[in-house]
Amino acid sequence: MDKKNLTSKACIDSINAVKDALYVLNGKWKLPLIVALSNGPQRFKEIQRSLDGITARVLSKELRELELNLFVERKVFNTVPVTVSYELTGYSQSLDPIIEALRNWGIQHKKQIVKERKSNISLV
Amino acid sequence: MDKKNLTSKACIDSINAVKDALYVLNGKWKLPLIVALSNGPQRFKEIQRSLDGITARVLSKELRELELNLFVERKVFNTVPVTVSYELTGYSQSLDPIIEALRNWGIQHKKQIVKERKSNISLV
DNA sequence: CTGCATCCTATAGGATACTG
DNA sequence: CAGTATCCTATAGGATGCAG
Repeated sequence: MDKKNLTSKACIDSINAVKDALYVLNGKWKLPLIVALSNGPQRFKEIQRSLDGITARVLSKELRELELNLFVERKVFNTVPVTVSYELTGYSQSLDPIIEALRNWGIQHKKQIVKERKSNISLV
Repeated sequence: MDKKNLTSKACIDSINAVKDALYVLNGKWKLPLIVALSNGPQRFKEIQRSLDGITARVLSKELRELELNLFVERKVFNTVPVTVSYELTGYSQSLDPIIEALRNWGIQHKKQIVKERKSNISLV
């Protein structure tokens, strides 16, 4: 196999690894939800407030999926009324580099957009 | 403002930054598409082959969006038949940390899944 | 409070056929 | 080759109401 094909193969491997990651982390809420829980265990309503915009139905579904993927643990306390808290597992920490990268990029990109808007205004 | 609220505010900021990032990078194909182009300029059909599974309709749409967001530049050459090539812009490099993190996690997670499968089999 | 049930809309994304 | 047009399905996600 020549060099070009080797390069291609490495590239395809990268594409597939990124695809694999996105397959698990897709959707609008999973990563933000994990960030919300990074502050420590929280209850359903607290999370809903932090995420601001998510419906109970969707939050419930997302939490279940994250539980299945072993990122989140659900704990029920026999208080009256019942209290349920969600917390991150150890495995969820493996996502930290992704979240950090997204967070930094999000901050940086927003600044960039604002800058572009300003220069566009001066062109109008 | 007490310490707890300060912590919350920082957390909300993080959530929003991640939301902002995902808003731009959402979907199944945008990041894999950028990885595909990281090998250098490529033509429509080449990209489609690399991504393996994307339809022309979707690829076309994704490329347009990435162009609008200044991650990709489209170049047309007056050959017969016409040749079109797509390449990454300098700004797209700002996504490298995100892609690296996703790539590494994807590789790692896949190994993890395989390990779990094996131990599950021995339980059956 | 912690959700689930129901209903609904919008969007992502795929299949196929076709044009210059 | 480089797409576009048309049609279609599946899924994400929202609105509202209700139960334990």
